[in-house]
Amino acid sequence: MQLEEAQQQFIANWGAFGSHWGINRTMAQIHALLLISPDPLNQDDIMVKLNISRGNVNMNIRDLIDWGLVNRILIPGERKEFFSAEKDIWKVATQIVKERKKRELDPMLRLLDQLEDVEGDKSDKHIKQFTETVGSIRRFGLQADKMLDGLVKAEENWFLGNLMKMFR
Amino acid sequence: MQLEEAQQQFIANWGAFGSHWGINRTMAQIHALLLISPDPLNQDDIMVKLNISRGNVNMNIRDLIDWGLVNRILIPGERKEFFSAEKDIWKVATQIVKERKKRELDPMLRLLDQLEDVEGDKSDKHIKQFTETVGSIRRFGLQADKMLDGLVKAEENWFLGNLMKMFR
DNA sequence: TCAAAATTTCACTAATTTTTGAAATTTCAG
DNA sequence: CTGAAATTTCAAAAATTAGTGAAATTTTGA
Repeated sequence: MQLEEAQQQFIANWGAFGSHWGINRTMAQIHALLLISPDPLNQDDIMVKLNISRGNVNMNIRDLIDWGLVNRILIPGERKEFFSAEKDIWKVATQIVKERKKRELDPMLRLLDQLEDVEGDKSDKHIKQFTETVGSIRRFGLQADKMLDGLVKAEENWFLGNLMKMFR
Repeated sequence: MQLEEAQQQFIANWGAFGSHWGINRTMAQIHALLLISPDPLNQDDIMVKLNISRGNVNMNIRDLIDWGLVNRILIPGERKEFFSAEKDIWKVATQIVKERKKRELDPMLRLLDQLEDVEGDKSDKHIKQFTETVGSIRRFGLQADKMLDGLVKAEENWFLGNLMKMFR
């Protein structure tokens, strides 16, 4: 396969993949483009390569930076800002885990905590089923939370980090 | 908090939560409703409780069944079909992992496998970066694949299954 | 300080996804 | 069999989400 075609395929599919994960298609495509670019790109490069508007590039780049997946790069002598993606996939993964945990899991756990104690007759089957379901989801969530914390810590920890490199 | 209010909160938030995970809001809400219902419900029950149309209930229930999260229940003497959700959260989680792996991860790995060998000068930096990125994502994906297989197996395996129960 | 270049914002438009509801089909008790 | 009840389908409508592009703002080199 030719490089050009392979690149297109990668970008298109990474976009579709991302959209299953709550990331919008264009954001994932910009991310894909930056992942396979050896050098940083500026907004115009991205506009041209993906054929999207300036505003669109700007907004999605900003989101990618908020997610911690892309960095602004200052190139001496250049007026424009350049952007480059974190290339270490393990870092990318832990970064995504960290953000989603913060944005989704943590708030959900806080809610479940509140919902677990409803008023009323504990032997009523509706109350019983409700507290049982909420309780078991909450316990499951707390486990997951711990596990993910461990995963993120592993990346930040030098020794474990090096151990993990074996799997990359 | 009163049961009614807690139930509404749970359903609404489970719906929002689901929508971050590629599951549509209504499907997640139906799932939530069934999770907290002590007895199976029929399509009319769901229509009324969530205030949505018959067609919508029907389609989303069918999807939930495809995902293996909900079962059809035949109640003797009843003409209508009833539905009930798998209540064991660990089973729910492994079921979701299994399905998403099949629908998303596996096809992505197959694609990356094809993309890894592009034609051309291996010392060109664009080719270099492309194969490096694709290769590292692929290796990462293979690891994840193995890990998730292990997770699903653990549920299906009696001994590990029991071990895992300690975490529920 | 000035003005050209670069970046950001945002009202509007486009595209996509979800929901409805009525018609078509299937099921089943009598 | 028959026909009423239940389920399924699907074209159209509604709702949601994403993208555009021009105007507003900010930055920077001279």
